[in-house]
Amino acid sequence: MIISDNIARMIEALIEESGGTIELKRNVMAEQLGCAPSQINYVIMSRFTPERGYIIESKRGGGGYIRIVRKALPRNDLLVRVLHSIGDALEEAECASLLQALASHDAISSQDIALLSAALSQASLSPAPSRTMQAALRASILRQMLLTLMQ
Amino acid sequence: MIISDNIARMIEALIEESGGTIELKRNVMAEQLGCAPSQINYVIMSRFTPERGYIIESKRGGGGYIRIVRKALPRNDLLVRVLHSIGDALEEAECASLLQALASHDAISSQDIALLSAALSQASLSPAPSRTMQAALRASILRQMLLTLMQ
DNA sequence: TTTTCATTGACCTTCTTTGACTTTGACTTT
DNA sequence: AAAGTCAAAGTCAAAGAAGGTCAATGAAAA
Repeated sequence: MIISDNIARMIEALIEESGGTIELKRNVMAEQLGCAPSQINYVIMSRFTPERGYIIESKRGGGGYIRIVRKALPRNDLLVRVLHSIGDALEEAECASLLQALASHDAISSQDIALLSAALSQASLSPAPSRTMQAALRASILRQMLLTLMQ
Repeated sequence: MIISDNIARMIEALIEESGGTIELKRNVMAEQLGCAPSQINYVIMSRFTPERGYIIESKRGGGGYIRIVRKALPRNDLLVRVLHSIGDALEEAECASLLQALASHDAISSQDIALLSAALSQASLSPAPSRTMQAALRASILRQMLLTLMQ
């Protein structure tokens, strides 16, 4: 019922104690807490998201692990606002004007703007068949890239 | 207790100490580390790849050896080569190792690497339904971004 | 009551480890 | 020389060890 909260609290405690980075063994932790291993994934996915300042890496196979890194997010108002204004889809025109806004406020270096435009360009997204899917990808990719720039 | 990581660390240390080139006896090393000889091959294949800047030569038979050379490649060379090696599709694993190569040769700044990985990540591409289409997008996006970086 | 959150388990993918079998090279014997 | 011997290293497939995904179900909240 509140297993997830317990897991989350445990992870938070570990991160706190370790000063920002932990590496956990999924199966071991699930065993300790008496829950399904996949629930660890659920908790991480729902609570330790990049939006909240966490970076997740993992490795499968023998000696596998899940690494959680807490990063202090510097507050960048414009970036945050733009991030929130991105929905599930982004048409090319709207995308262009967002980038324009970021550029003109010097929120992002011009080289980074160039990289963003390249990634979001028609040329890049052409493998996606429909306009709809391209718009969805544009939103998704821009979100991830902006999150990265906030770190 | 990941033997492979130990082997890798040992090899790295030897390379470091020797200044770039080592010659090891596979069976001897396996004996020292208490592992199967073929595991040395596995470690070399999975971690000391040409993409990460290593060259492997070996000789069988009496007096055989495995030679590992760390080579620093000029950066533009590398960029061009990576560009060429991108086909119509790029799986996540291969993509990661390309980025790894670019990073480890300082061909691209670490922030740019972060942007690239963000754009090419699973999270970014998840709106594309099939693995196949994701791979196509990865190839296409990476190509555009690298072209931008070369300007 | 509809919608969202939590939980689980079956199945998937990736990484590691091992060993049986193969290939190669140097040296010895015919 | 040619053939034989032995000491390496190479290959590959199978088994083991993790973590990831997803859809179904149950519980709580709106």
